[in-house]
Amino acid sequence: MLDKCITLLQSYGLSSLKKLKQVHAFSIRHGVSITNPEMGKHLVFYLVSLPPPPPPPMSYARKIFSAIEKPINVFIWNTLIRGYNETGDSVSALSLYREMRVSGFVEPDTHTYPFLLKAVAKMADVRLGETIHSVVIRSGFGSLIFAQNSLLHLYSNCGDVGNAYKVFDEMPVKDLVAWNSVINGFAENGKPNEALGLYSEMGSKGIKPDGFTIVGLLSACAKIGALALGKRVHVYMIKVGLTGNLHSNNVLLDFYSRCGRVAEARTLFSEMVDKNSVSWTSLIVGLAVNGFGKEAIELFKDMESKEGLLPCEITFVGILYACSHCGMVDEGFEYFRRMREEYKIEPRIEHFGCMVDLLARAGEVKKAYEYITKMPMQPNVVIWRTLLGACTVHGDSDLAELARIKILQLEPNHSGDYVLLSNMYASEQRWSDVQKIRRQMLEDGVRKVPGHSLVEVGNRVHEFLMGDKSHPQSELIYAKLKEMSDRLRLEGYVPQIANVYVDVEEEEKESALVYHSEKIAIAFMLISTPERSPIRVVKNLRVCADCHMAIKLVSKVYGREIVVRDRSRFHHFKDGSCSCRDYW
DNA sequence: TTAGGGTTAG
Repeated sequence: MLDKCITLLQSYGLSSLKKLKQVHAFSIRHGVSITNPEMGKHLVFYLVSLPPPPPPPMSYARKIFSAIEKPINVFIWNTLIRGYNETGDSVSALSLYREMRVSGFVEPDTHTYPFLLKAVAKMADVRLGETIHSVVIRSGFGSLIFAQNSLLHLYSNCGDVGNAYKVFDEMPVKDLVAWNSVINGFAENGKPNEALGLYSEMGSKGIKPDGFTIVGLLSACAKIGALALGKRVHVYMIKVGLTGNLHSNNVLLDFYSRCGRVAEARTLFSEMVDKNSVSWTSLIVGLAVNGFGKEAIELFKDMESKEGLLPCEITFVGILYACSHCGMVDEGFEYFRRMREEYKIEPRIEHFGCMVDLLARAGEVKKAYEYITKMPMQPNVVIWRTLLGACTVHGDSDLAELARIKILQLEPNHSGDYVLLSNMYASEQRWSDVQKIRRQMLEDGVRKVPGHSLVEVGNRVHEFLMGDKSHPQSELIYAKLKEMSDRLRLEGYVPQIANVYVDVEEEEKESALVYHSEKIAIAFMLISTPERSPIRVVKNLRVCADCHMAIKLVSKVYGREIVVRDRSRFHHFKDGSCSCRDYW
């Protein structure tokens, strides 16, 4: 009978306390007492291993709250606001604060405002934030460091770095939390260089960084592809014993993939003791965008077999992206189905975008268009642009025109679309259409977003624009460009003039191509770094077909591995070929 | 018996 009871315990295992109690009652009925050491051992083991019960719902707390005799003291108000914050219900947290003010019996205290500001920060509404800011000032709690830090965070969460910095600047005492918030605020709002600058300022003030600082720093390094700098941060993490910090490791993982260092990312992942679904998702996405679609899908299968890890919507963006870039159309549709049915994740517009890309990339532009018309939501510019891009690659000019009209309605004056379309016309030698587009661009006052490339030598990040001659070593760089062009021609390189959108003389077109920022950056790296060492370039736009071809040959002729991080993906060039297999 | 800062896509 003892064996029977233990088998029962094992099979019900960790399902619930109620089940365990049933087995206990069953054992007593059949003469197996708790005094039996074996029975006791198993029962204690399963009891202490039970998952923690979910917290009671806020509605219940609210009911009790309403029943409490008036006036309700400030601690209870604060606690309920905190409860709403912790369950992610910022709207109720804010309205509870308003209720407290209206009731008029009690004044907010030093705890109330940080709670309130946290709720407002989550809502990411600058105007509301400004209103609450003045409320805090009027209340007289403006000098409280908790309130100041909350305000700083509130502004950076709304994307208003100007005001965030103003709050920070005016703080008479800046503690580690303040530094971390302002650094992270800059890093997250498209100002990674400023974030790094503030970090060195922090160091000069003698403030020691912690795990939060690491997160802000590494995400700044990841954005500009500053590998050497990020590696120093990694070394620092080892030195001060932050390698066990899950958040820092997750960002480090993302940092390595965004610098094209997939091997390092994989090693780190395998060494991480603590992993959550963000870690798994980061590596899946990292593998996918670096062109390792098959490996990304293998990793996802691994993730599915692990207990307690649930893929989220971002994981599926990675998976669908992997399928579309590997041409795995059927698999993509299967994952899309499983995402909805098994994981109950409602697809968002990004997922539909991946599906359109999946079809369009595979050359099924007409099917992609049909898919768009059947989507349960209004297609956005990103979707139409995906279709436009695929139409130019696969030469469907009718559908391209249609996509462009849709884009114009949704977002006029976006230079990339004019460029895409004019490139397509140019490749078909339709010069009058090219001229028309170009005229329209001028009329609409649209200017091309200048392309720029970033490269890192030592601890410095160098930036090159298209046709840039401002670098101190400019002469040497242009001499190298000339040599590159000569050596590439010997290898059979023919400039692909279709990528220049103006109908000019052949020779002029060729020279315009030579000046693309990635070529200048690569020439600079060839003269600034040791032979055979790898080159990494971070670009703000998509790499053009001509540069792609040229870089493939450079990798072969100069024996260099070249990793280019594009606006949307990675190209790993080696021995004359690219990891994207010319499909991007 | 209450307070501020963290990463993955687009």
